[in-house]
Amino acid sequence: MIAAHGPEPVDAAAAEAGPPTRERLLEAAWDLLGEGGPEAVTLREVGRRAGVSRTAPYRHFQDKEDLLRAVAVRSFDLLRARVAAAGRAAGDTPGAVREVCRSYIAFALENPQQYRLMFGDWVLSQKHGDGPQAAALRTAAERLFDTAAESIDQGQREGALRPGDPTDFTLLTWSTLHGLVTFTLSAHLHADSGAGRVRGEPEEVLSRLVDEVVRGLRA
Amino acid sequence: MIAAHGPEPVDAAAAEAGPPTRERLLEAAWDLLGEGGPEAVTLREVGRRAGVSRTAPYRHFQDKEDLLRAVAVRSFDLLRARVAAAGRAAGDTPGAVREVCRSYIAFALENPQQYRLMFGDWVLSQKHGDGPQAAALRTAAERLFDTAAESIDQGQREGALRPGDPTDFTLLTWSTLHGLVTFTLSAHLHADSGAGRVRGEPEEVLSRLVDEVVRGLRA
DNA sequence: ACCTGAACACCGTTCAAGT
DNA sequence: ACCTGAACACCGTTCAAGT
Repeated sequence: MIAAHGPEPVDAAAAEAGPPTRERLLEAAWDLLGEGGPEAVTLREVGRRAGVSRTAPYRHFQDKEDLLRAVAVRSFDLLRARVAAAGRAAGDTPGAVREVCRSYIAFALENPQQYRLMFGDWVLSQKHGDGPQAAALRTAAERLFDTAAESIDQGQREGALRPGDPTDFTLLTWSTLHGLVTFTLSAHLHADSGAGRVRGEPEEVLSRLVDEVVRGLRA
Repeated sequence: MIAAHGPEPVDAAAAEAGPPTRERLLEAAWDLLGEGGPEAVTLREVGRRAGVSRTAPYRHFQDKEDLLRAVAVRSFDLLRARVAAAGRAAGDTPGAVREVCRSYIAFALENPQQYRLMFGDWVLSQKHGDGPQAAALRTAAERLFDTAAESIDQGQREGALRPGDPTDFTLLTWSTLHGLVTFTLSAHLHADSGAGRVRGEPEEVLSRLVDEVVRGLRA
């Protein structure tokens, strides 16, 4: 694989050496998070997997929080790409918003640990003075919101969705999806009492409730 | 203060000694969580505040996770009491559901750390074999759901809310509230772009969107 | 039954030193 | 500019021992 973009030198030696250390650290952190949750992400193990010492990460990230924020930035970007692709694929279909919602839920269920990380205290938490990734994280989250709002906006222009403040609609819809995902991930939906009494398998429940959400937005 | 209920002996000496160790540990953990988030809850500091050693908590809770689960159980119970009180106060008013929703949001904004704890990985996470508090936690969460569902159910019986599966309505409404609270707590609503472009102050936004949610449930 | 102090394993972080 | 190994402070947990 040849790195055509990025700040690293593009000579043959660098290309053969694979991705730069920073990228390898990021991938190691991503993998560890997915495998064992946040507590599995130790700088020692991140360094080991990246083939460097346990203090090497400090050359590329301010601290552990900053590294995790970088993982969150990547998560927001990937989710946004997925949602945008679903929107493009659905085009101006009447069910475009529905497909966008389903792609959002699919990402969350496929990457539960990353999804949780995205909505932790990270955006605000500035324990040691923010860190370089804090701004990037805010931007990534905003771009996701804007992508979702664009989908709502398009539906309104086409007359498929009822009129109303598109940012309000986006925030409400996003909130509902986030709640549904959260309750699914925390297994509230799997219990056989309380919220678990909701009829159907989790996938079926999510599908039905997404339809209900979309119905509320229809013209 | 005289402890009239509970398993502890009710002799004068016990009453003068104040709450038992287990309760003091629980209160210390609650306070530390509220003051500095989950990472401020160390067993050493919990023990110190409760006036015992740092290993004493292991006499009352299986491990740190189990202690935090007990805090989550208390949080669920308090939130449920608050929501139930709001429902009783509103009675069969047409705006009863609205008041219930507002009380839910108020609790979350007043106890952000506890609220976050309630919806972490705790319900499912059975890293060291569940722990005694896991079952209590599930029960507490289910009772909160049932209380909310009862409010929806009552509204439907009175004809104030439109017909439909009450558990579906409850799950949808709860999901939306949870999402709104999460985005508010993580400061997405305070930014001046992305979701921050939603017009109005956070309190105003929440109030307007709750009205929108309730409107969708009306008959 | 409840508690203690010492000890162990593990982790984030700093720093002087190397190339 | 990037990396290393040793060292430090801190934490969860275990355990033998005390009352």
